[in-house]
Amino acid sequence: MGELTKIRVTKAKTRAKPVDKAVLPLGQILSGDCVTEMRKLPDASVDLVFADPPYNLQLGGDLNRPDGSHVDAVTDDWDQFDSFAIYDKFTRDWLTECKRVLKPDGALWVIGSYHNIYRVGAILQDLGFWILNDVVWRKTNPMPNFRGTRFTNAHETLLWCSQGEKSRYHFNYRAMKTLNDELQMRSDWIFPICSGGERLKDDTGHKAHPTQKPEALLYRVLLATTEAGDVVLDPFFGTGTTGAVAKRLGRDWIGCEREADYRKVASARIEKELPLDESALATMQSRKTQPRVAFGAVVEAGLLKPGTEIFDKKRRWTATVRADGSVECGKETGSIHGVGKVLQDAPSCNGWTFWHYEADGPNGEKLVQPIDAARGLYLLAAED
Amino acid sequence: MGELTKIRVTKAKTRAKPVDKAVLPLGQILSGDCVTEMRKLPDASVDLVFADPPYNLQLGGDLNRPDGSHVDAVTDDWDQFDSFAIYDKFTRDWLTECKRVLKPDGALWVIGSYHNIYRVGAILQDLGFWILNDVVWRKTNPMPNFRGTRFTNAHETLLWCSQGEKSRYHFNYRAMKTLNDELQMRSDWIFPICSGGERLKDDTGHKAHPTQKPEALLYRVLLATTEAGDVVLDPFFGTGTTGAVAKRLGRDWIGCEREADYRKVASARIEKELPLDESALATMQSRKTQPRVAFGAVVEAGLLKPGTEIFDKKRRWTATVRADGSVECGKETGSIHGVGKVLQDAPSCNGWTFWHYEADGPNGEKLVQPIDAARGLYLLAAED
DNA sequence: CGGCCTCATGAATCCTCAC
DNA sequence: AGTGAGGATTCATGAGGCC
Repeated sequence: MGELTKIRVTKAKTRAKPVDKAVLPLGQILSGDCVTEMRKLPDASVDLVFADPPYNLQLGGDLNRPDGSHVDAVTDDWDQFDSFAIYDKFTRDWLTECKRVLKPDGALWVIGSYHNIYRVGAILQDLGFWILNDVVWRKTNPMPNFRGTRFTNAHETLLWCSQGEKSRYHFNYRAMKTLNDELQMRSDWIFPICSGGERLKDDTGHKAHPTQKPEALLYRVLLATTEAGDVVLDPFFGTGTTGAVAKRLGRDWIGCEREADYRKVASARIEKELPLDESALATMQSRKTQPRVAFGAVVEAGLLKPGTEIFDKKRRWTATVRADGSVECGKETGSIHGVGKVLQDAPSCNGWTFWHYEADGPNGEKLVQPIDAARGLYLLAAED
Repeated sequence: MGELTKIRVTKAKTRAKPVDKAVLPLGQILSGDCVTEMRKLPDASVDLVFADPPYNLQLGGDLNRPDGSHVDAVTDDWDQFDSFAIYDKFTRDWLTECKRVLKPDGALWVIGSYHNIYRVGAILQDLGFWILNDVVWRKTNPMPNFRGTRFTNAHETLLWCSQGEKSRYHFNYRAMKTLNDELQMRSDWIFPICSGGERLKDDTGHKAHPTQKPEALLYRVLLATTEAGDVVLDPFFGTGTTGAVAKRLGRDWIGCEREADYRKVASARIEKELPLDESALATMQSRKTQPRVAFGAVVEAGLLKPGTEIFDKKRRWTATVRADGSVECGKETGSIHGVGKVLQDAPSCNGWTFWHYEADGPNGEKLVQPIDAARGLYLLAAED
């Protein structure tokens, strides 16, 4: 190794950290209607919202018509148009509060079925949310259609949205790719429904919540779109799957839940949850989040000496490294990227992977490597 | 789980038969805007609408693959809308006409992506359509996300709707179950995108239409929700996949298409299409009532001897048939379906078509066939 | 003719930082 | 806020050529 001492690298993109996490009710289940409870939270204070809203108006409880009149779910005889209008207002209300409490670069997930997801999707677009993906949860073991009148309803839909078209949402691309055996994670996810030991029971042995979601689903959502230390809000907390997985993954969480029974089950559940330790939490990092290195610094450090010949993989072109980190290939001179781009007549070029050099192998043999390998050595040295 | 409103399930009786098919422009591509053209059709005259409207993609700048090649995007005029409001009005207009021309017991299919399907879904609910299922077309070979910024957009969504909550829509439950090897057909369908020989080209060898749908998709839609002799309307006919499959399956069809180029390609395509003859259709229908065959019975009958090696089409895996009709592949043992499913890590597997064997051809040569062929022989023998 | 390699391409809301 | 440069990023499939 060379005489690499302290090397300064430019800092990787750091995400805006919450300025007021201390004032947030972290790790608490707020008891009440989610709109009321969210109104108590400050603007732009939450990194992620995960919402599993009810689509059954009876579960919705105290709902008012757009004209303000109260709806009695049991006795009122409303038609489907009334019910859509009421559901839409309910949806607009909670989504509006979510938008306010989310940070500018925060994101929203909503899960639903065909009964409600088209209402929700259209309304969140109207509110300015920008859909990044719709994700399909394909159930390995859905409930069959007992009457044989339709297709087995074997999936639910999740919407992943940023605050707007231009917002800089967070996506752990590498972690997802690693999770999917080095193939890009697709928009269809396969999980079994929540059952067996994971399914929470009440004192009488009945399921504690009718629509408990599998932890694997939340695990993937949080791993894909949050970092450790982020604040995750779940306005329809239920039995606290979001909180349990957030705690395990070292994310902070806030829940809203109106039903005391659910709050009780959720609290006990999350209490038992143990956070993973730091090494287990480590995930594959994207190049994008690694510090940026100038090619000149690699030359300066002696890892690629001026005068070294570099060439593309097929040796169509050969260029010479110059002392200032520029390269020369015939009449073309400039950065490793710029010259590679011009030579190939391409819209862009990553010089780090385009250019190669001959390095010494472990047994003294010659080894052709992308110059990115030299950057790797540089970064390794910089860690000390 | 509940529904948005009370469900009333009515028993299907006999379907209203078309009274005025003769006055309809059957087998014609109406040249013009679909709303204008549909207005010329009588009320309640169509059994099924299949609609593939513009998706309102709202693409930004150019996109290149990592190798620098340019992605041919959908930038056609017909997909340009200035706002959600304009797209919504467009959607409301064509859906309104569809609702009028559909028979009371008719049904509507719409296909879309996350860009437009939430608008479409909410609007069709507002118009009184009743969603029966949302179906996910899971693409085996979607275009990747080249920049690593989102999940691979690997699916599109179809909505299947009746005229209203109480309408008596048509569903060929048995045919779907048979097609899915005696398991209820699920709401997620797996098909490759339309490519290869099926993809229509123009005179210059360029794709004739940017968004041609696979015939397999239409085949399943029409088989599931129409009968021979039904009238199928496609308001966004494009290159006529709906018409081609309808003709093949003995359904009548009407298309609307504004672009002369598309109409020309579609006409030529459908002209060449041959309807399945009556015996083929009858064979297909008789399959519905064919008894379920256990793989074990085929083995028992000596059509596939225990010890026979079976393998998938690409010979990635080889398994051995055992006496009880289970199969063994390395550590995995179980049914032809179960083992195939585990090996592929798929949600399900039709072992009859997944596994193959070497059979003796008519001239003594070796012939690779799906084991479904052995099932066919078994059934043939059972008829006697 | 088969095996292997290369190349083209598909409904896509596809970057980020410093100056 | 606009601009320019750095540099990160792809999977399945079919067609065609080469040996």
